[in-house]
Amino acid sequence: MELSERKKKILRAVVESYIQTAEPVGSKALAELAGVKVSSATIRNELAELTELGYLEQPHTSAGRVPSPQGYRLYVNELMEEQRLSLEETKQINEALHLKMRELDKVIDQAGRMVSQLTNYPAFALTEGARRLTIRRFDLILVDEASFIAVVMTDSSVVKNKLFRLPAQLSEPQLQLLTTLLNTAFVGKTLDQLTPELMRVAEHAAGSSYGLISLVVSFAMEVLDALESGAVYTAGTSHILDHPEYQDVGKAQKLMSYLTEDRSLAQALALPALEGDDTKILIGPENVADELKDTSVVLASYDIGDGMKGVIGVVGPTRMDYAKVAAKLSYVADGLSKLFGQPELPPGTPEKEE
Amino acid sequence: MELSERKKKILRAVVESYIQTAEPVGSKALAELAGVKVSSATIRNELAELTELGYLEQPHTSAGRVPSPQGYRLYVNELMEEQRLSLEETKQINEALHLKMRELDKVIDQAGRMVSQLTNYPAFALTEGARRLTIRRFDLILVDEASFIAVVMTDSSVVKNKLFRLPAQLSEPQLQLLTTLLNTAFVGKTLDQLTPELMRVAEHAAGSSYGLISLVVSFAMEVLDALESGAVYTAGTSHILDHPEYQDVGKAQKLMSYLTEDRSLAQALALPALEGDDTKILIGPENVADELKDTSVVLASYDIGDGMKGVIGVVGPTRMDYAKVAAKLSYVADGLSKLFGQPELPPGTPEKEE
DNA sequence: ATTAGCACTCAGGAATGATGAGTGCTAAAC
DNA sequence: GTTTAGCACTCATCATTCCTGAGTGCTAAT
Repeated sequence: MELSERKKKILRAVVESYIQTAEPVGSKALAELAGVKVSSATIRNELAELTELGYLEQPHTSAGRVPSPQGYRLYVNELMEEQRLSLEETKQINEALHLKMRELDKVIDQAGRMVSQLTNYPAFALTEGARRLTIRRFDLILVDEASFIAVVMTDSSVVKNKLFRLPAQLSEPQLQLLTTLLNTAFVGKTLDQLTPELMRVAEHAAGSSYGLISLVVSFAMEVLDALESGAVYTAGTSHILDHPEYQDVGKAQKLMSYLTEDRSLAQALALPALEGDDTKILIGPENVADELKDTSVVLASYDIGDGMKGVIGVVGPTRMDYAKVAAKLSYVADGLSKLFGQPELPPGTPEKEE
Repeated sequence: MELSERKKKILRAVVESYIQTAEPVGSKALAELAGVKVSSATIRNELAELTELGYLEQPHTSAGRVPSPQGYRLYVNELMEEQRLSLEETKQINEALHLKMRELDKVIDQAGRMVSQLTNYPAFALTEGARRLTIRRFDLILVDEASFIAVVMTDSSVVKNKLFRLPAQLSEPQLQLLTTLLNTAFVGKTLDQLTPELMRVAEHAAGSSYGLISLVVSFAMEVLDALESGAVYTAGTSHILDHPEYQDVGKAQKLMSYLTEDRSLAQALALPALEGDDTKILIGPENVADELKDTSVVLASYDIGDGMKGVIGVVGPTRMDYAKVAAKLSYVADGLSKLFGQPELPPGTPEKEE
């Protein structure tokens, strides 16, 4: 059954007032708030029906009304107006995104922090490494006679490095040899193709080199593994305490440790976002994770390139400013997609003067 | 005036009981707890004197006693027994330290998390980049015809990389040229020696290369700057809520946002640790920062090599298990120092089998 | 269909009182 | 002189009670 126009107006007023004040909304207040010229008594009748229909709830008999998850859902789907970001806000976001160094994981992490700061809710960001990755290239750089740095680049253009210190001398030509060896034997292999046998063979070809091949390849494997299993970053968990629904320390603590510690689950929660649309809103019980049954999650996905995706999201009480959060989040997600997809240069212009 | 042996015993018992239970300690309980065979009345007299002397405090007339900051100080300086870590604990720490990839900042961050988890207090870790750094070497790696990765290594052997995408084609020889150019012109220069003029000159020598020199050098400058100004990592802030002194959400929130947001101050607080000994304990009002006036901080410093130091620390209520925390913290700090100072290999043995 | 009016409900805060842990002091005991 | 038993006193904490006011649902009039 479709709700009457008036009921919608009232529902919307309830949601928006409650989002702002966190106080149950009464009929009298609504008579003024909602753009409806009727008395509080009429509103009461309407409220009673909306409650009947499951869109509103009453904390106790003599209190005002509060939106139910179903009410929020309707609000989000039909009643909510798309929020436009102010020019200043977009500017701020853009700057923050471009300022940061472009190391994949740093950017993601930073984006999470930014979103949290922007919305005043805890935020998380993660990359889903759905794909099977391979190493595209090895480089070994001599640091001094007893140490070198291995730089590996994956076919997703992520670069990682590690410093190795040796108990013995090493020369530039030796390192060259190792490099070519690594590049011929291990490039283009997926994680499970990097077998111990393969390593033994290469080790043999390298001759007396202290098992360096294995060391570097192990490092490469760690890198692949880390990337394929993705990463989760959370930021701004302390914002939980900003909201009156978490004045109860016990509750706050539960949610907080779920967000900071339970990384595997934090990941699981974001899966819904990877299928389907850009932004997704999960309200209270719509969440799979028990710990989130009375919180809402707003998610936006972004492209990393190479068909890989990531998710950035915000967690908060069901009484969340969905319009604002969704707008900001999807703006940031878009920004991320662009950042990963576009060329660096406005050429010729030095980026920064300092 | 030196305290009598009995007073010391009593003070110690008060501190340790209060650390455990967070409840004011009464004379009766102490009569049993402290290894002193006197009645509660005698204890009461002693307590009164200890209070007089400023080592204890009384929350209100009919409550037991609680250690004052001065009391904790005495406890830490004279009464506390050095805690030995169990074999299991040391093993756990060692493993965790060695497991992680050896990228400087990752290790530090991880160490912070570890400490927090180990102690159940929020922890932070930071590196102090006191020194003026220079770039030791540039490498440019071609990714595809329109992008390359710049790898810069500082003289402190930190390696950072960044992907550059170009609006135009680029060839391997061009890149080679750029690389040598970069390495001859900019290696060994400190941040303020990397002047715009220098960049212009090099740019000119490079010919038509879209201002690539500037781009890469700007990146290098960012890296130097970031390293010199150090970095702060905080972890486990949610542990604040574990402790009854922060049942008051307002308090918890203040401390938490101080720890997570106020990075400059978090850095300032750690300066004391860089001078002097290995471990340092700051109790309540001994802290400079206002926000920490009723918390304690335990700090340990570690060597990164090249004369550079870092600090790792733990924040908690003054009622903190100083003995345990100090032991764990300094063990981790030592581990870090070793990690940075020692060669990688037990050679020949592949580290991991997976 | 709307509204005024009224009785009713119930959370939240203030006021009150009982409880008990713990103290300080005094006077006796060692 | 030190220790201890005893006792009056203090004060946070908790439970109880009472009051107030916001907000409701229902009825009857418009």
